[in-house]
Amino acid sequence: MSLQGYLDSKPKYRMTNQRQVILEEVQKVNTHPTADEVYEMVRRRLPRISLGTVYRNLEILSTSGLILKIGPPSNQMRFDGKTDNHYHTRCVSCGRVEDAPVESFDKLEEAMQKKSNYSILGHRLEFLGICPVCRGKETSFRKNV
Amino acid sequence: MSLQGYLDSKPKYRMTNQRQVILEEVQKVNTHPTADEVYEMVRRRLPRISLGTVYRNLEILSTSGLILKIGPPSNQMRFDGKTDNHYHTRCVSCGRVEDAPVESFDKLEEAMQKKSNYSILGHRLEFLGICPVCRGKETSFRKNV
DNA sequence: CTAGGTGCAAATCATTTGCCGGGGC
DNA sequence: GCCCCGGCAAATGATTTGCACCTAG
Repeated sequence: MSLQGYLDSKPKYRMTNQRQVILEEVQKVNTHPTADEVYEMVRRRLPRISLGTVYRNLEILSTSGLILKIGPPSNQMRFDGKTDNHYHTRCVSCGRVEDAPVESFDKLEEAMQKKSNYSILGHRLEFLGICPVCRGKETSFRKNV
Repeated sequence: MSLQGYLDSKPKYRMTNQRQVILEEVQKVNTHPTADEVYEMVRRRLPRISLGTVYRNLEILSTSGLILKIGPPSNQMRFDGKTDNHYHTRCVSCGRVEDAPVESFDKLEEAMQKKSNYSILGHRLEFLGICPVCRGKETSFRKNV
């Protein structure tokens, strides 16, 4: 099962005009805009649109799989007492974060350094999934995601 | 240069009592607590501590490299019109997010599925670095991180 | 004495939600 | 008619900040 397949339980949205414009604007740029930036872009075409609408539609578009949400699956910061390089699993149901049982490969950074014009300082890898606890009870689904 | 090495420009912090307690509590658990949860844990030992202090010290501890901040390097959501599996670079200076010039390997998920008791649905990989634009002007450093 | 620290409350910032009139099917 | 929609403003939730006092060096 895919993440998207798992995520959209109630897909019943109409493609309205503002939705369409928001989608187009997000697809038009490659700057990975914030909600606010999308709002600004869309406003040039639909001056009366509200920020709330933009948020609502970005949410709908991303759970519909038409666009991607980058960054925090949950918007609450978490802290880790272990500072060595390691990866995490994050449960899309309850938001739980655990250490992933794999070694980190620093090869990634070397490889990336060659291909990119960034000065690479680090990388972070996170697996999304359903934790054992949540697998049983589908109820709490999407509580913290 | 390491990420930490790059990040801490002004390291002049004393290890105070509340700082120490916060550090110990975060290191004690492996639950990757939120700031609020840390607050609750610390409060059992220092009933008069304030949430503001916890936030301040978590920030200091993490920029000092004593603990790790997991999740959003910036706490603003970003959106991407491309929905195929791909990775990102994020500039620790200006917060800019771009597509990383590497293929995604789904091997990762298979491997992880075997080692973990999660139902793996996806993964996200992000490289942290300094973008070409920011490399020159050190001024704007840490604006959006 | 001075700089960093702290508690507290107020402020800020991103995001979400309730209400309500409007349009599609 | 029913339901989704969008504008608007108010609410929420996480995090930050200003202020006043305090304490270590």
